[in-house]
Amino acid sequence: MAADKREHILATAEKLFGDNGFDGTSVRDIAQHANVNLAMISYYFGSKEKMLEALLEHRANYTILEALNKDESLTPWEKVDRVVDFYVDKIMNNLCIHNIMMQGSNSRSEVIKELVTKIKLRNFEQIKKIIIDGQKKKIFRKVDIELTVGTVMGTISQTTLARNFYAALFNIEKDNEEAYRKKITPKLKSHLKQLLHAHLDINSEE
Amino acid sequence: MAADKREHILATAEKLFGDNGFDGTSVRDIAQHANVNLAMISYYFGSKEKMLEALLEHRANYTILEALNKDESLTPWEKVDRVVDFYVDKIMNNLCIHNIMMQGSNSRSEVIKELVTKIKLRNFEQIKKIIIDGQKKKIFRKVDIELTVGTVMGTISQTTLARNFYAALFNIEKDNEEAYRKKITPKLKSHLKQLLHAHLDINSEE
Amino acid sequence: MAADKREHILATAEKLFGDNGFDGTSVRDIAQHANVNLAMISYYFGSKEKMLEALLEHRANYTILEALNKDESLTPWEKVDRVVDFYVDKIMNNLCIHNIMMQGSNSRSEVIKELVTKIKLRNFEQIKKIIIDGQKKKIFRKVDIELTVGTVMGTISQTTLARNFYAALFNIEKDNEEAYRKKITPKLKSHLKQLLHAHLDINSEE
Amino acid sequence: MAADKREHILATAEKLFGDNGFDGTSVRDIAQHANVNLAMISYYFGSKEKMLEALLEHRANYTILEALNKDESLTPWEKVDRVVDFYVDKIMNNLCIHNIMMQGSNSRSEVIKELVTKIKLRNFEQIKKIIIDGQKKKIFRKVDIELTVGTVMGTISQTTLARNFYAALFNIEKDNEEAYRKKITPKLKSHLKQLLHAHLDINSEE
DNA sequence: CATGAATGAGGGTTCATTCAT
DNA sequence: AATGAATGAACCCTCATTCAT
Repeated sequence: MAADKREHILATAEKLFGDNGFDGTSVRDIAQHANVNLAMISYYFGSKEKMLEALLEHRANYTILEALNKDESLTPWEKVDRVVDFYVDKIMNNLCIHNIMMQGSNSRSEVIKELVTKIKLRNFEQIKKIIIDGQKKKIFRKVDIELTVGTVMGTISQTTLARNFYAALFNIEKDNEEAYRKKITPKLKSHLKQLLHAHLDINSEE
Repeated sequence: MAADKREHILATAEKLFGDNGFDGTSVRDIAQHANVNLAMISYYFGSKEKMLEALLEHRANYTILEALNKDESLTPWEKVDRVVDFYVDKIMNNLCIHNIMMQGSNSRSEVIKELVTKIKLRNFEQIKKIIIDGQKKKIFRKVDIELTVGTVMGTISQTTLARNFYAALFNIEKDNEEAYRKKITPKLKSHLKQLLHAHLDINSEE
Repeated sequence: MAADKREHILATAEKLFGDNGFDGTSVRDIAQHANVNLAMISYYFGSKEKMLEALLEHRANYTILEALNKDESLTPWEKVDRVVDFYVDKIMNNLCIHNIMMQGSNSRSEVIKELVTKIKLRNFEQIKKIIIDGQKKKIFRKVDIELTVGTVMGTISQTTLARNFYAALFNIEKDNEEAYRKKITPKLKSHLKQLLHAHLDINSEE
Repeated sequence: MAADKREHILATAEKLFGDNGFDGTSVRDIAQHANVNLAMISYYFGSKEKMLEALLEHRANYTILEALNKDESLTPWEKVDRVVDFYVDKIMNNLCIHNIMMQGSNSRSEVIKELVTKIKLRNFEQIKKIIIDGQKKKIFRKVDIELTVGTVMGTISQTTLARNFYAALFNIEKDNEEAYRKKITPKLKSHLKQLLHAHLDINSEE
């Protein structure tokens, strides 16, 4: 089916863009890896850049965060933990698109830059709500919300952007993605939770 | 002088690589911006990639950290604060090379990847020493050292990689690097210090 | 109806070929402007070149000239004037196909070249007859018939091929086809008639 | 030498553009026929279109006309005859560039269109002067100067644009450029002179 | 009849690099 | 030391056409 093929191309592009960067990936690479005629990329997406846009919009569907926020049965602490779990899982299972978004900020295309910024802003707003809610309930203390979110995202990013570094640090064989994920995911979750608890807990002494 | 010209080319390349990425920058771009004959780049550096290597080695001279560690008059807390100040200043005044290093992890060149990993490891070791020292002195509690360093680096990275995002968040006009730096630097320093204190303080309740 | 659609495609192709040339017009352009599925062009005409052939044959139906020649009630001068009127009107109301025929002589396709030559020859024969008839009747003097016809066709062609030039000369706003036609048509007719009279009149002194 | 090579490329392009049209000629064709590396075209001219511009400007050096006009020892009739000789020789020895200019009016590039128009206007002005001078001296009668020039140019154009047609007419073997030139040139000159004399002579009866 | 999908060939251009001078 | 010229490979994209449905 046509939609399947489109999907397949996008998935292939995601992997390659994630590994080699946008400029480092040629349309020929994508066509070859996807076992698809070169002209199909233009046919389906119009251009290489339009394909990246499609990719970003396609993968940026983080509606779960919004659902999480609406769940009033959860305490702010539970929400924080779930956000950590969600993001870590999301990114660790989706290293590529995350890499792409990081690189995307450096794209020469204004369209891409704005798209990435838009996606980030949307996600940020959801986390911000959680923290503000916790502050209103006198559970979280006053912190720099923007940079706190930056800390969460940045810490996770490090493990994907500097993957080689961490693989070396933890003695994981290079290019074994599965092993890396298994080793890092629990460490990352527990580190972030511990970090955020210490950081946000209103009872923590400064 | 020849050395000056080499330097000038490297500085130009740094800016362009930082802004547009390695693949997004052509040797012609560099030659033109540096007002230098195209063939000079190959002449001086051998190849585009060799130039990136030269750039990384040239800029990665973080000997200050080692000096910091040897200063026994400072308490671990003071050292942590100084590391934060040092890194934030370093990166904020050197956005380009930092961007390049982040991208470098995704380079298709194994040489570059290893070089970047090596630089990161060297820096990491210094910070690790500080934390272990604090733990030995019963001032810092037990934390995941690797990821704690990742948090510091990642948080700072966020502000450079996702610069557009934070510029939008803080209402800073795009492309005004100076304004961005002035606004972010103090916020970043204080956020990281507060974060690390809560995270590392052995008296903090868990 | 199918015939209507074929006609519609041909009309669209005529306009585009006339404006942008054969090579400068893509089948996609035609399909899009004609609001017709891309594959229909091949379906109806077999190929792009076959479509041009169809176009030429379809538009080259200059039977009127033959009728004119058979009308024995007209003097050679009247016939000349009518030929001028006929051709000027024909070409001025049909700039596109005329452009196409001019370009067609430069086509890489032998089929097209021969088709264009054939059409031109057929028209030429009719005019030749008129001139010879006038000469036989001692009304026209001896002239180079081939080049005299070339002068008529060439003069008219100039006003379509070098339209921009003449528009500039006569202060007609570019792209206003209607204004151009209105301005040029009467000037062209009267110029050609005057020219031919002086040229052909046996009483004219050399 | 570099200038020679540039010249050689231009000459090759002129032939191919003249034969197959601008769109009908690929940069690869030119490179191959000129025995030159493909990238040289961009290297020397920047782009295919820029090359056409260079070609037009390079060939449009009709300064002789201006010299002719300044020669006060010639009568208007002599000037007219010389213009005819000049143009016929010029075009017959330079079929390609003339074809190109004709096609250029239909170019999709505004730059090219304007360049062609500019060249034509410059040439037109010179001929116009001759005719007006003859009219002032009561030698030429009142005619439509613009279209008279159009007649001269158009008649000559016909013999190049409709070359196949005239070759068929005069029984000249196709693709024998030399034979065509030899046959047509004198006929064309004498036809045009006769035509213009009859057209312009103030003593000619209307 | 009609169409969306697909294809291989070729389009113009730019790349990093090297060579002769 | 320095450079203009040159190169072959690769870039993204569009072409006219065909095919299965």
